[in-house]
Amino acid sequence: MNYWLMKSEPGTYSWDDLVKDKKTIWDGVRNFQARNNIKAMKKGDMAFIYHSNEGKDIVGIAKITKEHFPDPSAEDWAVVEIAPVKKLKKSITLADIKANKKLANMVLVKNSRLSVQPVKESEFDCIMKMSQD
DNA sequence: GCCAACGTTGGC
DNA sequence: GCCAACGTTGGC
Repeated sequence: MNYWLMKSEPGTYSWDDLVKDKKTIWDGVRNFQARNNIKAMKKGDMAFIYHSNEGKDIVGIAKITKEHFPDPSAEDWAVVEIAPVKKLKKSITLADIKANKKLANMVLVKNSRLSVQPVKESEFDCIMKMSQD
């Protein structure tokens, strides 16, 4: 089981949109590193949904329901299908993450521009714990 | 709205 | 193959 973090601007596609849609094709990735991560995703993996620009917080967890296949609108790129699992009781902001020493090495902190990034199990667990407050 | 950081492009 | 120029992302 692997963990990921996927970014979206809520004005473009938010957590609420995902809940409303029940599932979605995660498209629009146009970065090689992000594409590699998309391709590494396995069915059943978990992914945080992070709102960039507005909110700057992790709002919920989705799971990968279909492994990568070519983007219908751009063959050279890859997409996965995801479905919402649950909303975090308390969303975790970028400031919360930066304030936690255990999360100092998260890709979100180190390489904030990568739109699809891996999350370590320890980081995932830590954020889950933080969201319980 | 600004700008730093990063990725990509293209000239040499 | 290097690197300057450019475009984009995203935090502030």
